Amino acid sequence: MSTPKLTPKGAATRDRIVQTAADLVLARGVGGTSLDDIRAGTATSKSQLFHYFPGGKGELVGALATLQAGRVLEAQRPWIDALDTWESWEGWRAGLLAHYDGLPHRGCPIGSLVQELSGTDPALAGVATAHMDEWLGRLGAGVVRMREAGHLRTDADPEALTLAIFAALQGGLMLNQALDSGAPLAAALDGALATLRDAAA
Amino acid sequence: MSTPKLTPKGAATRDRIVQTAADLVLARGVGGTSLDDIRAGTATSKSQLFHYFPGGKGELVGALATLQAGRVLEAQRPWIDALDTWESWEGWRAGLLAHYDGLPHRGCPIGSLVQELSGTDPALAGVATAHMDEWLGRLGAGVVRMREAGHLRTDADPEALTLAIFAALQGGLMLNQALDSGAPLAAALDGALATLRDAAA
DNA sequence: GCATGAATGGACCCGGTGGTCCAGAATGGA
DNA sequence: TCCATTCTGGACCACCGGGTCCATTCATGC
Repeated sequence: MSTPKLTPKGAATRDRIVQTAADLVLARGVGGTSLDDIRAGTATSKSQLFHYFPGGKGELVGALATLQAGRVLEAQRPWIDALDTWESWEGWRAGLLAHYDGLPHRGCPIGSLVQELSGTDPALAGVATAHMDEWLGRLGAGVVRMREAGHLRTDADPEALTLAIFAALQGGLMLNQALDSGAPLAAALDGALATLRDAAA
Repeated sequence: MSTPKLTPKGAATRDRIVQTAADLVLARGVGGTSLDDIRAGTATSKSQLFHYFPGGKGELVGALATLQAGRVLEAQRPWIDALDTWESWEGWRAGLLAHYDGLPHRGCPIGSLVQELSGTDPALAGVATAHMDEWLGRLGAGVVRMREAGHLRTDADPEALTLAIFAALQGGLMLNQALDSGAPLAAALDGALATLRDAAA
């Protein structure tokens, strides 16, 4: 819609730009990644960047956020869509650990985006936050399902549990990055599941 | 040592710079805060900034990180030095909630610093990380004390528990900021304590 | 009071950054 | 084939950021 027409070649170039930009931003942050870095990393020219993203850096970051959100959600499939048994929560945990363990950069792509942008670019932050809300919503739905299935006490507070689980996840990823280790996320997710079990029926 | 002499007036100016810079950076991040912003916010001139911080922005950020680390640790006293009973953990939780509830900006001053700097300025990130390690160490010591006091099972893993608790704390603060609410931190800390209780003797 | 050194003001410089522009090459449909 | 459209290259610009410099003012101890 924004870009009028897009030949296969053009689409490929655009994808290449978004993917490379996503990696660069994940590693160095939005502020730490210049358009020139992206241009160099994708073997493109300045004009192409603005050809495919007329809105400039902001639009590119938005696109990259969506890409990352899709990736991170995909990494949690199929468990993220279930989360209605203790086994699926365990699977979710394992999938997440496996996913991030294989990645060169620890840290959450969208969590760090939200954090960085919330202070400097509220509009863009909104885009990233929307993805986070989506994610949070899926977890919340899972917790509700757990309660409805009778696995949790009826007086358990699904919202609070969801926030606690997601906070542990995000904090674990942040510490993973800060301490350059995979242990924090593992410990954090164990803790999150312990919290959930604490509300078991 | 770095600054040769410092009259009371000079010291006051320096303090003013650090404190204002700390607030600005907390709100907008290091990259989002220019020296000119700080200059304007402190009614000083560019030359003063470099007079008191010859190392430039980096040195100033380092100083501000230390200030924030001190503040955040202070907010957890006296509980942070105990953490050897369930009551002191509850007190710690309450103190933390009260502290952040009264602050204009949600989010962790040093957590966000570590996150932002780790991608762009490893040297500075090290300074911030050191403060985080200090903090983590205090919590870890508390967990060990809990186990030694017989409140935790002997087979409980103090390191993992500490990481889980700290991750929940950091994640809770991050979500506090992202969702502009105090609920995430509260839920996250409840979860963290549930995790700890899960390892109770 | 007066000399010494700290404290301050502000002009200036330079590099990097996001963004613009236009010309030319590639592409694809009629 | 031919023409419209898209894709690409890269020079160029204006601005802003960190950092430098020097000249003044202020404070203080003798």
